[in-house]
Amino acid sequence: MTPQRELIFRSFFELGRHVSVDDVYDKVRERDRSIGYSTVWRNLKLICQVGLAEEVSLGDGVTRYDRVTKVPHGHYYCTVCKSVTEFNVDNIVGALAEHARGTDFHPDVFKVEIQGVCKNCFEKQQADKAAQSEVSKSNRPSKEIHQ
Amino acid sequence: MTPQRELIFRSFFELGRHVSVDDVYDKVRERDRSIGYSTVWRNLKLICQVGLAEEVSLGDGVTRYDRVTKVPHGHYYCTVCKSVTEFNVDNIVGALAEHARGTDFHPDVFKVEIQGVCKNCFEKQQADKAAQSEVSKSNRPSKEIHQ
DNA sequence: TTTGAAAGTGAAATTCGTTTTCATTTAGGG
DNA sequence: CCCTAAATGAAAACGAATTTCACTTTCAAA
Repeated sequence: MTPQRELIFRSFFELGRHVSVDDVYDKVRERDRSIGYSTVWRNLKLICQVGLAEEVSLGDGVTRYDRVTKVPHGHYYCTVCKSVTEFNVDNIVGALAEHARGTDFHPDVFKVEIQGVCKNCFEKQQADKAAQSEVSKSNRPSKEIHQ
Repeated sequence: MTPQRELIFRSFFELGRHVSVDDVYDKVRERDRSIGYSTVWRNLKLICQVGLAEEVSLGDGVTRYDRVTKVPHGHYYCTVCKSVTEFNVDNIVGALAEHARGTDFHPDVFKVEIQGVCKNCFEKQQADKAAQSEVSKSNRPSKEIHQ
């Protein structure tokens, strides 16, 4: 157990959930500017190997690391601000496992994800939309010219 | 509508489901060696934009393109051979939508994925395991030496 | 037809996150 | 202490996705 490793582990668990390598790297660097990116990366992998975290891919190209909890959970993923929140999927996973039981596929991991827009971003969008419609009102006359 | 585009569209729809850019690129190239990778990529994006396909990320770093069907479906993903098969998720999506309704999250896309091992690979694994245990039997004596 | 603007194309380059390499340092058991 | 295996950090390599740019093609209007 090196001091770097301890700091990385500590930082990871102090941070919230679904953090990227960069997130942890930044956090770690606040306290020790000498720690390299690859060390952070390797230690996150290590945390996964020992079963304390798991990688989460939400399709935006960045791997996130999420503490393992007893409760299986799905992810709400906001496509605007990329934030991730969780929800309980006990019953759904049960249904999925049941489903798989009737096939010749041997399931291991169940993933449930809901993409959409979080409250914050939704409200921002509404505000923008209102502002936009104001703009288009004032532009309307000139619009006649184009097709 | 250029001839390249037509060939790419045609090839995509002739191929099965969950194909990567490379898959389509290879297929296209069988018929026209002059078509570039970026053209294939752009046209797959286009097919998605017009709503005929959607991107699927299964967490292995490759984006797949899947024809949009009326029936929502989940994916069985074999972590050994990377094959993808589908299953019906009508009821599950219903449950998820219901779930989301009670929150302030505005859902858009529901994704359900089951990772595991497909029938073929599972059988291969069993066979390998059997063979391996034979090997370890004959090696057993030497094992005593280590740790 | 001809033509010009907009859209499309292909090769190559770039981006970006992930992963590996390698020389050096460090932990920790003997 | 000393030695070896493990860990570290900088940099390079990697792979897939994406963009750039010079050139070509489409298509609608003349």
